Amino acid sequence: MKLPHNLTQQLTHTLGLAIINGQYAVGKGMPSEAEICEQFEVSRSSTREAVKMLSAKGLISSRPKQGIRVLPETNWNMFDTDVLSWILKSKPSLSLLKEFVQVRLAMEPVAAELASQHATPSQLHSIEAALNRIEDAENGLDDALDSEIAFHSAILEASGNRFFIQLKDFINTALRVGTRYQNYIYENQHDMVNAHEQIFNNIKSGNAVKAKEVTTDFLEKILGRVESKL
Amino acid sequence: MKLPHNLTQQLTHTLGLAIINGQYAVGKGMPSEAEICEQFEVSRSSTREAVKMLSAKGLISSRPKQGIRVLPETNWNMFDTDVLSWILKSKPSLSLLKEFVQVRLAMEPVAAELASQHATPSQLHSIEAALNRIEDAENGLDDALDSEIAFHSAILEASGNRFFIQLKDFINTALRVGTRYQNYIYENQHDMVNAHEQIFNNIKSGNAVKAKEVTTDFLEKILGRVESKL
DNA sequence: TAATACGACTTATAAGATAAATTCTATATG
DNA sequence: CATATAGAATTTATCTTATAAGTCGTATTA
Repeated sequence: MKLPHNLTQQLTHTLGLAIINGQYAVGKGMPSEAEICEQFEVSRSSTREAVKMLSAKGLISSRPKQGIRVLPETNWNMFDTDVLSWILKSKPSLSLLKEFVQVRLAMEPVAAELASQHATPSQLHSIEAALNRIEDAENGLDDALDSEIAFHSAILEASGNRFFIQLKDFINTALRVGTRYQNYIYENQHDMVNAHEQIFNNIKSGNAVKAKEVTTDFLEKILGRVESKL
Repeated sequence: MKLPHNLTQQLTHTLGLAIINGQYAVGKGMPSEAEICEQFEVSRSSTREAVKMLSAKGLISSRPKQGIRVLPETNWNMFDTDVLSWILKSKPSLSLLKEFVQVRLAMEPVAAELASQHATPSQLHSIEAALNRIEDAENGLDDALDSEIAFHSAILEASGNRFFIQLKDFINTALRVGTRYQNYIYENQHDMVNAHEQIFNNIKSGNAVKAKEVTTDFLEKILGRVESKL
């Protein structure tokens, strides 16, 4: 297989995706440095740099004589942007979707709670703008998925906690995985829009308890629908 | 500065720690490849591999002519094991501790809920073993910090959700940051032990609602004590 | 003034050589 | 025969040098 420019990046993505796809056995099964060079027709420099990037993400280890081996899944940086994008490309399953929603159910209600306490006017405005886009999407004026991602990301941003903010990519991926099964997620579009309006209104009015509660209700409904399909 | 063996790894850690310490200005301020080679007396290969590892973790970007620049904090992989360890070494502040506890308050109650539903007998046993160590620690027979880390990690493991499992390093770091202020965390040791016993008992008996509730109570108490010191 | 071409600088890729670490094997020794 | 030790083979780690490609600034030119 021949790769164009940005060799290191391309090779990293190709190998990362292949690993997450399960194309190499855990504990062994990766080709050696030299074999990767041959197979993809790249220099050792590029190969080694790609290998370093993948080990930085916890996917592989590389030692003299042992070679390059795939690490067990518990070592993978599941919150890494690239790892998430490879998961999205390779493994969209309902049970994975359930795991995503479980994390959302843990994080997002607390994020909404924090946002209702700490959001700046500008951050509130971002949430509201995204809400308006969601409402427009109901009428087909805007993209439904993008606007929903913008809405939930804006809440995370307004939490003021850098760990929550870091989860924007995670939520992005979770929602995109969800679209693979979109017909299962929302009972009807109007309820969904309504839930988002409630979340925003409680954040805006600074009602932390209620903001957390309506976010929990919203996500529990989604989780219920995912579980009912398993 | 001269570095011994494992040059790439050492250089990665040295630079990663320096970046998180704020020794290089965001947006610029990193020395060029050639300067790093000189300063640390390593070859370009090792330098480039270290740079690749750091960009894989979202700390820096590297482009021709632009050089190596520190990325804004929102790009950092805050859930990466190495990044967390550098944070632990460099920035233990009360406001950071608060952010850690806020994440724990989001994740751990849900993890306990899931554990009470899905834990295998073997996983239950691990949680119980850690609890026993915590009880022993009260009498000075075991290390208090290690046993508490083991307890909370075992619950995450028992959640059966790979994202929660991935957070073990995070909890580990959160608890270690907490020890920098340990006197502020627990009102008294006995209450703490008691809370852990309640958490375990509810997980063991499969009482998901109560397991979530007592975990929330426990962490809210900790959060309250941290906030009272800010 | 604006568009283009050129030069300088920095990272990206390549290729070849040596060092270090680890595994396996064979040999020697009890 | 069992075991420990030495060494050979293999693979990654590091170093060096050379060339390519990309980016920015500048100067030249219309």
